[in-house]
Amino acid sequence: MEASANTPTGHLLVVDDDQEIRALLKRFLTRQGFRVTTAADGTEIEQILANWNIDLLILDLMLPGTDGLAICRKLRAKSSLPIVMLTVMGEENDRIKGFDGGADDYIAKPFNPHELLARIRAVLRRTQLSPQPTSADDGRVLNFGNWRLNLSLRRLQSKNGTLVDLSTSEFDLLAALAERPQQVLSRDQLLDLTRGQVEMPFDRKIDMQVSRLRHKIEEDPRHPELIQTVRGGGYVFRAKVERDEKPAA
Amino acid sequence: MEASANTPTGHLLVVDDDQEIRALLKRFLTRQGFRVTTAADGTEIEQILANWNIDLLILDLMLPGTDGLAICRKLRAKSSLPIVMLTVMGEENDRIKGFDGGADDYIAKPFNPHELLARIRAVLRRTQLSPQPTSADDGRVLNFGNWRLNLSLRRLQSKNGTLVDLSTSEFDLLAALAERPQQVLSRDQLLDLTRGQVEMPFDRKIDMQVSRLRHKIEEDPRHPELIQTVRGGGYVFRAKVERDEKPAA
DNA sequence: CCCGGCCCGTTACAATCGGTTACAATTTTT
DNA sequence: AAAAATTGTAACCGATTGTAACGGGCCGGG
Repeated sequence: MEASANTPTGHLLVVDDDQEIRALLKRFLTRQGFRVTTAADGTEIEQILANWNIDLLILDLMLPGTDGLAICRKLRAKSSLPIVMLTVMGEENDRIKGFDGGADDYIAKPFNPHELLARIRAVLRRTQLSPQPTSADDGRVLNFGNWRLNLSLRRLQSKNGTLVDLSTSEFDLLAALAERPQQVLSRDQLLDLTRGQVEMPFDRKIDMQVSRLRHKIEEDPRHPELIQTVRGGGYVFRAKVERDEKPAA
Repeated sequence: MEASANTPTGHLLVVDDDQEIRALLKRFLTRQGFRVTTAADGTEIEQILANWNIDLLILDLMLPGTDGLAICRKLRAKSSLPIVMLTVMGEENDRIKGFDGGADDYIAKPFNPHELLARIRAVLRRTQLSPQPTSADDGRVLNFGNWRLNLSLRRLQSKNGTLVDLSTSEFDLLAALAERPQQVLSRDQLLDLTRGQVEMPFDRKIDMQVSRLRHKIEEDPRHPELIQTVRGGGYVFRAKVERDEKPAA
């Protein structure tokens, strides 16, 4: 969803095996107004990307296990997530390799945090402005229960054909959930996915929205089958979801 | 679009790596009634040009990364965007190089802001008066839904042949949207794209125009499929757009 | 087994936003 | 200059979203 386009600052993912660098960057970038998630190696990246609405990835070239370059290539194969690579000082080769992997920018360690900041901002500006040529998820349709959710036309219709009127944020919420079936999503994650906000204490926006959405799509809103509550955890979309490529609507 | 020809003042893009100069120019030129966007280096220029209706580019000759001269040449290769180059005092060579790159004028740093202003005005006057030789995007046709939008003849016809009467600003709005499908455009951006104005608080011009346009092109204006609203964000053109080179109309 | 607290659903209401109507101002056409 | 078309403004209204508050269920501790 393009909701995060409105986000004043972004959500960054920092992947580096050095605990100290992770801590440093997290502190620094957080103070600059970014939201920062960190990971020590490549294993959790996909998981994190699936669950959070990451705007930019800061990736160390040298990583234990799968190395940064390979990760970069793999990600690039299927998404256009902006990537800034951290390389080691002076090795000219790395620069070239970094770009070969498809990174948007690179910076050599040790680096000046402010320079990193400038590069992050530049990359974000560049990528967020650029027109998205009919995105990959275009034309996708999600089928579940007896519903059919058209992600490109942004409409929901029951399988017997009747259209249901969803508001902007109801649609975004449903899409966020239905794209991640069987996965528990916290309120915080949902807020981030649907509009790039971070949850405030006692924030009940999502509860409210879930309630409203349930009344529109659940047969018996008292005993929801699609969107279920996980006490203390959040919500899960519990339905088999099948993806179409060719919208019928 | 000839919309910007009516614009009393213009929208300038200042590209200079010196933060102080950017700030100075922005303040000064804004006070003179221009709209000013700035960038620190060449990387973002294309994106900015794609998304805003820039009337004139003020470009520093010396830039980190791709240098100003190269940028100037590249831009000139595909558009006739007026360019004023900032060069360094006294280097006679730079003057020549600046003109070689195709700049419309140059001015040496340090400069008197009022002199810069005079040159900007002169260049704008000169270029806006000169007839635009059928620009490259001339003859383009956008196809979407069952419409065919001829950008050079400025007309809209349904695929079964009937012409629809669009007013000037309706056409501009539709063109602005349809040239950027799947991209959320704020009211501010739309206002700038269609006539180089900046949104005032509580400005509902665009809403009004969207409403009018919808009634002419949407099957059911209550449930628009082409121009959709993004609450708190603006509008998106949500339709697959295919470009023709040969107009049939 | 009862009590109090946390968590969540929901109702009620307030605030915001966007669509539209009606009309005024402006521009273009005739 | 008058008429027609276009565009801008204001106002109203409905839809959407946010906030507060009430109440019910679940859970651990007496």
